[in-house]
Amino acid sequence: MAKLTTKERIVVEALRLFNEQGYDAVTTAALAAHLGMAEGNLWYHFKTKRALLDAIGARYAKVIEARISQAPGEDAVASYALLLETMMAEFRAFRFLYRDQRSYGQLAETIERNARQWTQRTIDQLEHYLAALVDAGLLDWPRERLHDVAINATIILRYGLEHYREMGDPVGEGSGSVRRTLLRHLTLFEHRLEPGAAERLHAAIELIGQQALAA
Amino acid sequence: MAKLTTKERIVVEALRLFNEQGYDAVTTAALAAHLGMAEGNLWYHFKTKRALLDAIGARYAKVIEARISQAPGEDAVASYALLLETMMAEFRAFRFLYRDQRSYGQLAETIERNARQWTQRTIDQLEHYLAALVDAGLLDWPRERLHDVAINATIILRYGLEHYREMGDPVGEGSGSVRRTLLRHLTLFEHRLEPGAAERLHAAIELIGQQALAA
DNA sequence: GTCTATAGCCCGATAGAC
DNA sequence: GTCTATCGGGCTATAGAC
Repeated sequence: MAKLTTKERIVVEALRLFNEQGYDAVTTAALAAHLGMAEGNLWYHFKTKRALLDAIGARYAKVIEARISQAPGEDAVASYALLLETMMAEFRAFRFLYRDQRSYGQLAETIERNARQWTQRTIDQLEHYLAALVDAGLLDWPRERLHDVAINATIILRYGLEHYREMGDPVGEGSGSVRRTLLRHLTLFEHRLEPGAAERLHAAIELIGQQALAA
Repeated sequence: MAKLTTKERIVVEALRLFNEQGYDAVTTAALAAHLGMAEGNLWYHFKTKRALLDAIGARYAKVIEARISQAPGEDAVASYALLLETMMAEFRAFRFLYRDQRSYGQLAETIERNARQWTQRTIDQLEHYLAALVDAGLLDWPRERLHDVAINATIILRYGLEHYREMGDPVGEGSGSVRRTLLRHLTLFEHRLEPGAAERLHAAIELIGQQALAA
């Protein structure tokens, strides 16, 4: 782990706490306590709580843009697995942004401005990756219904974690909600997947699930 | 509309505001102002904000139990359409309970205790209704994959409203997010639905969507 | 049952010493 | 850059008059 500036440490810890406890629930006092610094020092680095939110928003924009610009490579299955891993890591790392939108309201300009196009491009990207599976002869699916699967998969991937948390699978350590969410989205088209490809995707999901547990 | 006691009026208005603005964002002062009464009067009827939450939770439990105990009737299509209508009304009427769980945390005992079994029974119910369509020869779907569709449909029905709100479709007046969510869940199995049944479901969805707009 | 007045708390944020 | 001390304000909740 590289050394972080105090400013970066604040952003990282704030993101962690927001994800864990919710944006409202994390007071600046609690944040300062967790960082082992005085509250006043927080205000030196970020003049408002909103400025902190903006910094997280900027981080998120960078991460999501990097992911969205990716295209499937030669190995359609490996590409798809990598996309899944990247998306889940992203959804987890910035969970509170999706979850607590009501709380921070219109405070996060970057996010509010871009949320729609990000989701749309995520759907298009997923469709693109699924099309690669079809083109490789690994997925037997009519082109005209590929877009629908991509939308449904996006919804399940994004909200699966919430669903499984509610179902009594705490998202923290010891949880298998990432794995369960990935398996869930697979049920959308698994029955028309070439057996070898299905097996590889299952193996990849187990790996991603374990990584998520370790993190 | 029947006459409501003050206590009931408070619950109804609180539910409305919580759904609209979020649990945290609605202060007791704002709630009192909306009701045209003094804040102190609120505390006469509900000693804490949590007691108000419990009252809403009790209402929710009643509504959800009534829905879950329903079984499909003779007309499998009409039964399914009615279930969709009931579920969407319920999800909309108690939106904040799903959405703001972080905010009210473990305050709502009833809900926390029952959330898991409610979701499970909702999935089972949906599967039961889908099975009725299969039994009537209107849906061509293998039994062993019916459970998966039921789970996926439940996730989409529940989180679809959030998804479409984020996509720029405000859930308030003028919105078609209920209609869009219902159509979305239909893409899971529509291609194997008998054409006449598909047509009837589409017609029903348009009707439900319009009701939601009017409400 | 409903009102007014206010207590007590914790929040985000500021000022200024070091 | 980091600290201490403190402010104004909004929150839930209480007390007591009517």
